[in-house]
Amino acid sequence: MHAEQWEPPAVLLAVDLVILTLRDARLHVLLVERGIEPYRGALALPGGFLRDEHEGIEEAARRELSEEAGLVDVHLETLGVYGEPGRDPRGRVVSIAHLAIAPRLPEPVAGTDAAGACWTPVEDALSSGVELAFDHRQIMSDGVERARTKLEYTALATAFCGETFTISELQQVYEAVWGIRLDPRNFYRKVQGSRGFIVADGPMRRTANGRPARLFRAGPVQMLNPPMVRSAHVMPQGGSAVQTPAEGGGQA
Amino acid sequence: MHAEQWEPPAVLLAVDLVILTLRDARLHVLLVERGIEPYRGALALPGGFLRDEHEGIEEAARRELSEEAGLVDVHLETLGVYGEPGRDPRGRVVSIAHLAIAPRLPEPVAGTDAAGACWTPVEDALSSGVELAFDHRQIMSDGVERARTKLEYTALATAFCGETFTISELQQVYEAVWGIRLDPRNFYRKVQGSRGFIVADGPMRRTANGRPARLFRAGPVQMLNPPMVRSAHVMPQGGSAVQTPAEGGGQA
DNA sequence: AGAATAGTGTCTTTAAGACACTATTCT
DNA sequence: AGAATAGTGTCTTAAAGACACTATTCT
Repeated sequence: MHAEQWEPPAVLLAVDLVILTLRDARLHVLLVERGIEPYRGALALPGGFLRDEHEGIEEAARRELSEEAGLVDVHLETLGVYGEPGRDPRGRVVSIAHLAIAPRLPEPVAGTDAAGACWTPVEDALSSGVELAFDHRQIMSDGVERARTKLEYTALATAFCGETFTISELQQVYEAVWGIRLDPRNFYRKVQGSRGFIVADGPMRRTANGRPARLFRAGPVQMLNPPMVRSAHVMPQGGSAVQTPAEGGGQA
Repeated sequence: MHAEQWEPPAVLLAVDLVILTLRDARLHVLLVERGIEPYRGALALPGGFLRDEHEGIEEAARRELSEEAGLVDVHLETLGVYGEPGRDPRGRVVSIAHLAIAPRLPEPVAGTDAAGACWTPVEDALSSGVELAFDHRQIMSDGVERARTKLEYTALATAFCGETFTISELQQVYEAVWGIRLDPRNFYRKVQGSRGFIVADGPMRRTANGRPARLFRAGPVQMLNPPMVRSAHVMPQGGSAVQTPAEGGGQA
């Protein structure tokens, strides 16, 4: 389609990661402090350039996931392409953004490559007070929005949980990511009725006091039909994303 | 995050286009015959390399859309990234695939750049009989799936129609893309009840005989809530994706 | 006993699915 | 008149939303 003489331009390819997890019933994202220019000292999403010509894109994303966050075997999907000319002062850099979902893990990031990596509440990270490198605020915002949407019609919520989990833990995922309160009774009915979403795994107690909860694990089904609904079915008084950890159960 | 000496590898960036439209009540995709190696003579999606370092990615996609299909002002969105090493024998080429939706247009492609461009029924294009260049079968398949899914929860269907359209034309979009038959009465109720999806625009006659239909245009709403449902609400006898062109309107 | 969390049941409302029926044009 | 397409109405069923209530553990 083009004449012989002309040579197509080359670009640098990077991967960036929006890594989400739940901590203290709030949605957190992993941020690193940049050690080099440009944006030295600013916060940024973990990421980097392709190592060499032969490295696959998802391969590079998994490498960064492991190097910068010590995470393996977590949910990972392509989020989008960010390649506006001028987004990186070093030249034409096109970033393939990825969304990763990690289960709760007690230790922050312990002993990994990027020294300054830290879990930050998404709410804080998106507030205007924080300076983020490049177009990483936009990428992060798109990643969070993707997670919110996919929670509705896929089984993605289980990626936030460990191997096994209780129904109220699963509910906390929805509440934290969507930033709303749900009715635990309707949530039980809904989630139990969605066959293949979660499967029983034996009883166990948790959280000090109260009746022990049954344990479940992720079922075979990836697409939820009918989906979980984000509109409506909010709690009467509810609304604010933030809540004290203590009031999870909802006594009248 | 990396030492001084090391230089990140460069890649070639391409855009490819899955352009969908409706013709004779069937979903079609635009394919071009490749005039150069590799895959000379095979069918491929329209697309090409970035023109220069300063061209934006969407800008390049719109340029190809105009050059290769003569289309302007149509719906365009990023579909995904296809960058496996080895997908292109010429070297490391990363393609940003896009999905475009064009309204019905009588003329095939008339007087544009790519001589061999032709609208092909998606069903035929995806059948194993056709040889497609690179990973374009996968890209096309992903594009069609994206369109099917977005028809459910967004107002994308109106992008297949002209400025104004009748409700049964809109129904034909859903039927062609989903490959199922819908009950026109329930479709009316559903689509009319979804406020902001479509707005009235004055009456007019069409299709030779029968009662004239009211005209509508796309409304302000982009996200449908509640969504159109693809499961269920199929016609009793319906089912098969294929239908003779003659029965598109419903000749009993 | 009382606090705390887990889990079930039931009623109301909304919207989907399956029809029958009327309305307006054409030949 | 009859064929053809447009549009409305009504009944049934499924699932969401709003509760009351029981169950099992802890201190």
